[in-house]
Amino acid sequence: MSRASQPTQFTENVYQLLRQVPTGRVTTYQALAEAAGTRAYRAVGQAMRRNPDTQRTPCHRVVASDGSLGGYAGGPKRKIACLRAEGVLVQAGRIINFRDRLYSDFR
DNA sequence: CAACCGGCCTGGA
DNA sequence: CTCCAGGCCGGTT
Repeated sequence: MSRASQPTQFTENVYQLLRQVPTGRVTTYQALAEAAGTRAYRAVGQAMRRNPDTQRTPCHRVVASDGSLGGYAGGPKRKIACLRAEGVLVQAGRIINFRDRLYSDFR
């Protein structure tokens, strides 16, 4: 059993930003990265995967910049179910009304 | 230092 | 417009 590595500052920062995303909304890896002050959108994905508490950090609300689902540790099906439970509909692997659901007004 | 990522962008078919 | 392939940045391990 590998023990959970301590989250770095960057990771914590991303988590905090993600928690600002209200239910029923989604954000993108890039938006989080830029809000964190960097362009490491891939690092964001890594942080999401390493996310210790999926309930606290709604990593399922993070999608790709083009409205596609992106990845998910539990599988895409899981992600869709989570989003759907929050009122975000997904069809053909893409967020419906993505642009309207997108939240990137981080502060 | 090298490899790994839950991505993004661009170009071509 | 959609789909595929390659190249790329930045952070973590």
